[in-house]
Parts: sequence; structure tokens; C-alpha cells
Amino acid sequence: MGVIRKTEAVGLVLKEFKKEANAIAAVELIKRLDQKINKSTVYRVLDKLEDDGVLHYFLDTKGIKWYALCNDCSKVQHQDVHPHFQCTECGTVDCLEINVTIPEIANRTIVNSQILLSGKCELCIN
Amino acid sequence: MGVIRKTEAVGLVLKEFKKEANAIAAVELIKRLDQKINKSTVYRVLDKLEDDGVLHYFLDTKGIKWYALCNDCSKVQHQDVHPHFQCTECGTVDCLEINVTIPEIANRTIVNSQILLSGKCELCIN
DNA sequence: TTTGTTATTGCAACAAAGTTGTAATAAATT
DNA sequence: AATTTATTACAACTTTGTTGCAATAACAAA
Repeated sequence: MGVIRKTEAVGLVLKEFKKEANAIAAVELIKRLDQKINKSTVYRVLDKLEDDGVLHYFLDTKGIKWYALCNDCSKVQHQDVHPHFQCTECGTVDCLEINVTIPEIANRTIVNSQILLSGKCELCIN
Repeated sequence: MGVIRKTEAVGLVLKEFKKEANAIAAVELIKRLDQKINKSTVYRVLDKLEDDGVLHYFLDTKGIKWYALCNDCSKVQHQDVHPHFQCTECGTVDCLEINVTIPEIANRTIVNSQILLSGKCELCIN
């Protein structure tokens, strides 16, 4: 179930995403909002915003959760199925606005695809 | 650093992979070998076999580690960069022998790509 | 504005996966 | 057989995320 009440916690979490171009790790958000919002509240708010189609999440190369703003999602459906990119140098994670086509596979239905690319980002490439 | 001594633990771990067509989760392996090998030994053996190019690993939709036999890898390089598939019904995970081409991305170097597909497997599709 | 309902929060405790230090054990070499 | 040192078991720990529950605070209704 998504967000129902406009609380301070929801506001603070959304503010973080608005001032950040990239994705934010749940763990990082918890650090940033420490002393303001409790850890489990952060997780619950993220979860609700994901339900609402405001954020989407994915796991990085270490299996930890990252969240980023959605573009055209809704409570009904997440349209965001783009690849994510993690820089091996600075750890930054972005959404990539590219299309990767997954071929059909005999005898299987593919419902979801998660693509995580890693390498050097624009800033660390030099 | 890879395997140096041929120990019982290494033998038991390899035996599990030889009698299993699919990938095995580290956690599952630990359960299977409980009372035979200690948890941290399992992790250390898996790590070494990965170093040696015998196994490769990847994370599933929940961020937990899975291992599978490599085909043509070596200590020097892991050639296995195929997608992995996890069935949402039975949880089984396999390696897919298909090629997915990742387009070039301006201002970034892509060193690694992890593709995790999920849906229904051959057995659960009906 | 006050009251009532219940979604939301903080807290503390827990759970799961994986890691680490260390002393004891056992491969492999001499 | 003795020696070296990679490997193991064990226990304790870390990190990320979850859960139960009482207290709090949105929000609607009166």
C-alpha cells in the first residue's frame, strides 16, 4: 500500500531525491537522514513510494538496495525497466536511458529483466 | 588466491555442482553440506573456486549469491558473461546461453554487465 | 475547534547472509 | 618422520533489512 498521509518523513525522503541527480542507496539515505528519521521508517517510506510509482529500486553489484525517481510510472505499473550503471571507482549509480533488447527464449516466459552495468562513469573515466 | 590443496571440503563442494545442472545458492549449499563443512569454509572454498575460474557467481533478485560451473574460464579471465534466469515460481536459477548486446554508452567504459531475467521456467510454464 | 480514527513513526529486538580472527588440523613437501 | 603452511572449525561479528508494538500525528467528521 502506498503513501496515504503527507508526513514529514515522506517529505524529507522526497527532498533527498529531488536534490540528487543519481540513484541513492537505501543505506546512504538512512545515514543522511539519521537523527531525523528512523531507519525502519526510511525503509517503509521507500517501500510506499515504490508502490506509488514515484521511486523504483534495484540491487547493485553487492546486492544492496538503490532507489531512483521514476519517470512515467504509476501505482498500476512500473514502466522503468532501463539498465542501471554503477561506477567502480566512485560508486555512483545512474539510470541509463537506453534500450536493451532481450531475445525470446524457448520454453520460458520472461517477465522481468534487470541489467546492471559497471565500469567508469563520466567523471572517473579520465 | 585459488585452491592450492585438494581437501575434502573442495571435493564435497565440487561434487554438489557436478550432480546439479543449475546454479546453486551459497546459502543452499551451506544447508546441504551442514554437518560436513562449516559455513565459512563453504564461502571460502566457493571464493577460491571462483578465483580459479571453476565457478562463477552472481546475485539473484534478492541479492543473494549463486554459483554455477564455468565453461571456458581460467584463473586469468572469466569468459562467462551470460544472462542468468530465475524462475519466480520454483526459484531455480540457470545460466542462459544467449548473447545480449549492450550498446556503447557515451563517456563511459562498460567493463562488466550483469543480466538477470526472471519469469517462468520450462517446468513451471504450464 | 475539538474529537475520533487509524496511518505512521520510533524503538528495540530480530533475521539472514556473509565476513573475520584465531587456534587447531591436515595437505604436501623435504 | 618432520616440517611448513594452507585450510578448517568455531565463535563472534558486521551489514542490510524486517517486524511487533506502543506512542504519535494526519486527517476527516462532528
